[in-house]
Order: sequence, then C-alpha cells, then structure tokens
Amino acid sequence: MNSGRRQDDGERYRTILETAARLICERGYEGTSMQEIAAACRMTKAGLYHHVQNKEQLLFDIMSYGMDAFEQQVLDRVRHLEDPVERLRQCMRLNIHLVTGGCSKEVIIILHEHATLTGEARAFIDSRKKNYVRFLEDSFSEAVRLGRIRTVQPTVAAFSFLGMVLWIYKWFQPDGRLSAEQVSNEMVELLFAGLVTPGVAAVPAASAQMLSIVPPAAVGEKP
Amino acid sequence: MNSGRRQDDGERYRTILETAARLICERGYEGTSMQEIAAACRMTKAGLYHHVQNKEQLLFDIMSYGMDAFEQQVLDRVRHLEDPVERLRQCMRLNIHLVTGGCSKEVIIILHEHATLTGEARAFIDSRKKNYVRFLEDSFSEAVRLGRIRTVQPTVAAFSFLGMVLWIYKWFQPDGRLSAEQVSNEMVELLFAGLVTPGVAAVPAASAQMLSIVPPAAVGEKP
DNA sequence: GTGCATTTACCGACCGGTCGGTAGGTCGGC
DNA sequence: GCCGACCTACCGACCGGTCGGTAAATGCAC
Repeated sequence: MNSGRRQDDGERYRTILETAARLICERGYEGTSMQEIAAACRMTKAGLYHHVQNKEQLLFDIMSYGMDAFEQQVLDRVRHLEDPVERLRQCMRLNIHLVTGGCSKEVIIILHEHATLTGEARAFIDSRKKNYVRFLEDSFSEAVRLGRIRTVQPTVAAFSFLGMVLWIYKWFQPDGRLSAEQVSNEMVELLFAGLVTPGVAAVPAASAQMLSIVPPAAVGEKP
Repeated sequence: MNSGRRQDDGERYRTILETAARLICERGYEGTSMQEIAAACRMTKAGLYHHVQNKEQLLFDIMSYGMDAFEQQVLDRVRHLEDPVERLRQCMRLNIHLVTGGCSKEVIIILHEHATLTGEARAFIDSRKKNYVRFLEDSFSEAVRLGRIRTVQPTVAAFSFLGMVLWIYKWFQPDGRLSAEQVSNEMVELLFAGLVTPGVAAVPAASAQMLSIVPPAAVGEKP
C-alpha cells in the first residue's frame, strides 16, 4: 500500500499537537519544556522548531484544536434542538462525555491554562469561550421565557452548569467507582429535575413547528 | 531609626506567604521564580532562602495556610448545624464568600495547582480536601435519609456543589455586573430549591433538639 | 549598665543545569 | 539540483539553590 507519508502536512503537525497536549496536560504549560515535547515526538528540539513557531503559538494551536473538537462534538450537535431544556440537557450530556472520555487532553488544557495565554491569542480563545457561555445563557433565558423552567438568573445558571461539568476534570477517574454515564445522568437530573416547571410538559420532538407559532421574539433572534 | 519588627517570628513568615501567594496566584507556580518572590518581599533571593526551605515547601505552606483559612471560615462555622440542608446551604454561602472575596489567594492556589505538589505533601493536602468532600457527601446522605431532599447520588451531588462553587474563581469579577451576594443567592436556590422535598418543611432553628428525639425514620420517609 | 558571645536577618557572588530559541549543515526523495 | 525534514552545536538568559560574610539585635554574666 501507498501508506503515503509524503505530504502529511497537517497530519504530522496534528500528531505533534496531540503529543504536546498529552505532556502539557500532565505537567502544565510552564512545567513542560520544548525539549521534553520534542523527545516525546522522537525528535530533537531543533527538529521540533521546524514545525513550530514558538512555545506560545504551540499552546494557542493546541487550544484552537481543542475548541474545534468541542464545538463539533458538543455545540454543533445541540444547536438545532428546538426545546431549550432538551437542548441544555443534551449539551450537558455531550460536554460531560467530552471531558470524561480521556481522548481530549486539549480541552482540559483550555480549562486549566485559562490565564496562560496573553494578548491577541488570549482574547481570541476567550471570545470562543464566551460564545459558549452566551449560548447557555440564551438557552436558559429562552427556557424561562417559554415557562419551561422557573425563573433563574441566566448568567449564574450558565456558570453553574459550566462549573458542574468542567470541574469534573479535577476529580473524575475513568476507572473509579462512578462511571461517566452515572455521573452524566445524576448531574443532569440534579440541575434540571428541580428546575423544570411541572405544569408544562416536555415538548415532544414532533411539536417543533408548534413553537414557530409563538411570536418570533420568543423563538430566539440571536444577534 | 529602629524600624521595629525585630522578633516578628511567624508574623514575618506569614507576610512572605501572602506575598508569594499573590504572585503565584497571578502567574502560576511554575511561572513564578524565587527571584520574583524575593523582590516582591523586598529581599534578595538569598535573603528569602533564609526563611524558606525550598520552593515546593513554600507552596505546601501556602496551601496549608489556605486550608486553615478555609476550615476556619467555612467548615467550622457550619459543622454544628443540625439540619443537613441548612448546613449545606450555609456552607455554600460561606464558601462562595471565601472564593469571591479577593482576600484569599491561597485558596485559589489550592484549587488551581491541584496537581503540582508531589509525594507526601500532595497526599497530605489531598486528604484535607477529601475531608471536605466527605463532609458534603455525608450531609447530602443525611438529608436524603431524613427525607429533607429527594434521592441523589451523594458523591455526584457533592462534586456538583463543589464544581459550581469552586469554578467561580475562573470567571467572577468583583467589580462586574453581578455581585457576590447575587451569585450566592442564585446559586443556592439553583441547587437546593429543586432538591428539597416540598412535603417536609424546613426545620426551624429552635427545633434542633427535637430531631434527636424523633426516630430518624419517622422524620421523613417521604410519600 | 556594661561587655561579650550568640543569634537573627539578610546580602553579593556564584554554582551546575536548563530554559526557549537559532545558525548552519546533512540527507533522502522528487 | 533543490526542497523539506531533521540534525549537531551552540547562544544568552535565567532557573533553584548555596556559599561565606556581616551588621544589628538579643541573652546573659557580672
């Protein structure tokens, strides 16, 4: 077979990002040297610098890579859901899955090294994070407006959601007493079981078009 | 002039810990050099090493100092509360107050540098943390047993509690749109309003001793 | 209270080692 | 013969930590 390594281009770079992410996730950004990263890639430091501009750019690329993974594995899969509560529930489930499945060290680096980048790079990543926060806030607001949940302050609700979910990386052990599924189910219930208004039943999937009868403002014109 | 201070003993060391904590909180443990810490204490590095054994011991002492502050400002003030729900509510309130009030950088270092220490020092701090987790688990368990809240998995409940509260250091701004009070009130409601069993009223403060008379099962095996 | 040994709190200079980063060269595939 | 991938060799700066030394404060015998 061809096995073509020739123009691996991005392919090679991606394995470097993943290798570096593994190390940085274990030892922290400042605690990991370019020497060590190079060695883990079975290269010398100078060899690594052929692919990488500098250390900070490497961190930025790791975070961007993690952000891509997050958006495609979580955000993009729940954005379309009509019912805001179901949207939030699914979102929590997927986000917990992302954080507990060990395959995404890049995401954990985004969470832990939240103040390591500076300048434009920091601002760029922060704006992508902010985008997620706004998505959650809007979903909570919409759920309140539709009477699906009782009144809550959307910002606090969003950050509570995030705290529960993103703190997991600090304590969860994949081979521990609790499975990821258990955590996921319990946590979703914990936040939403006491939040949903008993009077209004969950909107079945089929009733999506019913929502379009409600005045447009309620559906959610997002800026 | 005398310029006082002679035998401050522990006093001097404590100001060093606080100064070091401020810097490490801003730049991270690995990102802060002993040189910088010494300069912030208006000393040379050699002078600093007269007070400090080594860098890791310094971090350990900062964390221990933070743990003392936490236990005395949070744990010790709620341990005695009879009603487990009121205990958890108060605990959340005090813990949020500790994390939002900027006076305790040491606590934030404990949160952020959760994997920096190694060996015995790491194990020692971890056991003090674990103690808090167990306290929360036990309180949730007791609340369920008494029928004060609906059934939840105590470990997940405890870590959700912690996630909500401890994630705050990543996003809260003291001079931002939301006040610490608002966050506190909203967050307590968010977790407990949907958790408490409507059938069983909150135990008034005076009836604490009543609980020890009534057989546990009778207080609240919910319908 | 004075004289003196000791202790405390710090300093300048320096240690071996590692940091992020680079200049220039080698080598194999097209 | 050229280009990309990777190397050896090296840079100045800085790392955590230690050395011998010292000025001032303290404890104590008299």
